[in-house]
Amino acid sequence: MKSHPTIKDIAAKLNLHYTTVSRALRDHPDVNPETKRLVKETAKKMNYQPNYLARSLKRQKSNSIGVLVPEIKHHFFSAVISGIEEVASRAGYVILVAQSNEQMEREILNLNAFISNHVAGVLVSISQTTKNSKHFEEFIKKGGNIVFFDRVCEDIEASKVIVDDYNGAFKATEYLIKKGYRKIGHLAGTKNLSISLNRYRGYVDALKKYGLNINEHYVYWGGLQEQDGREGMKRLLQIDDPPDAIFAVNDPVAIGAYDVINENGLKIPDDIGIVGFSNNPISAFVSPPLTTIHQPAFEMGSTACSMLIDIIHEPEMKKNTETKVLQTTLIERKSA
Amino acid sequence: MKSHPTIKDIAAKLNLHYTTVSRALRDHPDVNPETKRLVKETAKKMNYQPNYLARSLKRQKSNSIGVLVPEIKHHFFSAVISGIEEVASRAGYVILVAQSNEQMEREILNLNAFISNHVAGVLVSISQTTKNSKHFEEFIKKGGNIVFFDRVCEDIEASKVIVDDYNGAFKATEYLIKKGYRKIGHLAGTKNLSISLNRYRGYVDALKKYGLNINEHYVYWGGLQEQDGREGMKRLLQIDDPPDAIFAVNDPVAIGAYDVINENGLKIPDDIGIVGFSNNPISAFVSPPLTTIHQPAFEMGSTACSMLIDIIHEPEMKKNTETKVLQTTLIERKSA
DNA sequence: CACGTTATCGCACACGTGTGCAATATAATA
DNA sequence: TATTATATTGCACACGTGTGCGATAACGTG
Repeated sequence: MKSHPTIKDIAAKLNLHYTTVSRALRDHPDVNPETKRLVKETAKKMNYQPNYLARSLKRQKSNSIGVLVPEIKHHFFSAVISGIEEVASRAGYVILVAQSNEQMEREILNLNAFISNHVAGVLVSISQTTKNSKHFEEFIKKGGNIVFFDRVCEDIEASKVIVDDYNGAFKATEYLIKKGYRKIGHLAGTKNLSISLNRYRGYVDALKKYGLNINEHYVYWGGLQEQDGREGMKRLLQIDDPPDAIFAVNDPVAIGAYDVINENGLKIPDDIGIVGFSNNPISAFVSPPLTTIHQPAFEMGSTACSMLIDIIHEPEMKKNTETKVLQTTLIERKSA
Repeated sequence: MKSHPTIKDIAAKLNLHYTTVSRALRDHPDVNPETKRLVKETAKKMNYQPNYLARSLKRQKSNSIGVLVPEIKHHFFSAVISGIEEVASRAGYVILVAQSNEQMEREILNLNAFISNHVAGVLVSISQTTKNSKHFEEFIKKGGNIVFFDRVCEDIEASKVIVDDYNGAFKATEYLIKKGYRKIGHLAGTKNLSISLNRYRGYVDALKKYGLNINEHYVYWGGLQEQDGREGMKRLLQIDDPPDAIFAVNDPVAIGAYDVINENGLKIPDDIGIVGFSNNPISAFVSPPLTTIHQPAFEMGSTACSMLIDIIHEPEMKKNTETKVLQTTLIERKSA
């Protein structure tokens, strides 16, 4: 007994040509209903599973979607992947997952692996060290389907799903202002990521709206890790007339700042107010609980995936690239 | 210009037969070194990427590994997946990720999807509702390669990677005893999961060793979610002479218990001591920080994956199934 | 009864790659 | 020079599935 029965095995058992079996299984009109019934019955009896490799090769398109993220274990990304898997599996797709570990080099390697596996499309959130987007442009030029999410390539024309970083940052900063803080600093990310820039802009514009002056010394450009928050907070506390509130580019950075603030004997929110971004599960459990901007991770994954599937099914849609912007919500807790 | 150049395109450009190109690219000894050089050069120039679908079809084995977990977004599992991806990609494999959402039915569907995609092997952590293991037995009988991790099938002969749940639970309970607690309760998982049973046994044996009597009313069999911890804690507080300490089957359950303890005006660790399991990142940030048992998630993923790859490369190894047990460590914090 | 129509099925070839063996060319040996 | 060994390449077929078209038989119509 072979491990995987094929349509030929079914055909042999029924004294049919295997093309007839192929057609019967896909309900082709040119097959006798009775034959169909028979074929399907014995297929089930033999526990037949179609070989997607062969099918994809023949049809020139596969049932797999490549997902490329910086790091799988970050809660935000794993939640996004969860949303992607949900939609993909419901539509009969399977997902390939790879991580770049924030290295552009591995991003390229993984993208090539996806290409070799002839994925039907790709969902990407770019790494922090990705300085140029040649590999993605190449991919698109060759007819690849792609949707970026969260960390997107600004200079590429492709469909994207992002959260309204600008607005979220604006709300966060505005919230601090309304709470009475006046000297508001910002722990920013890296300048090559659009999310960092947009959050920075939202921060600046909120200050402007309320007539507060923008002080570039209050802005620390670091990264997205806890360590960056620690480093940045140290710097901001060292300057004369340090800020009395912080808007952090994300929750890990905010939590890094917590440490430094505590070490310096300052109290949150009395001495320093702080607002994060992303609503990491941890943020609800730090003390005091962190006020933050919630971004719908699962929803981002599911919408990105259904956008991609639409593109796969209707390739003309690629001409009208679309950028979906998901709204954030402010989660008010006790840190400001 | 076609989107994906094939070996035939290369062959045409060089006036060679495509089989020669095929051999040249894989350094077959029967090809003139000069021809090889030429072929490789133009392959690179044309940006050739081998078609893994065709290659897998022909070679009758693919370069993909299926990963099946209950829920991707749980920190433990995403950390495991991260470890798997690391090892897999280094070995030239790509991973397919699917989640069962704790439903046996979806576990079967996903397994079949993996089979149809002809994965080289499968890494599985079973769902809470998986009552029988027919689908896995079938898979193995047909020659499928499989390694279970964390939540394993006890009654199946296959390679497995687990943490020493028994010993971890023993250490946790012993720790509570040494801290002076005497009435130690247990918020357990579900009885069909081996991890729940082994942790329960460790708990019981620690009590025995120190001559404490086992009180079945102190054990609540619920589940692995925060909600189960809440429910269980409520029950345990309602009985006469309630426990003065809790060993929780995992951290989410422990955190659920935190809520109920706080609501009842009790203080951790003075009124009730508590120890969790898994060292979820949140556990360091709850107040008071949760003492817990660390299980090496990333390492579990990487060892499971390399075991699977060994089996794929050396199919005879399947006869000697192996169970690797990873050790846990107690992370002492402030909850007991 | 001759013809066209329709239902049903088989054949040849294709997708991109890999393998065994035959074919050819070249070099080495007697 | 004739013969054999060796190096290099091409051909046929295969992996499992899908598609266009032709073949056959059954049917209906005038």
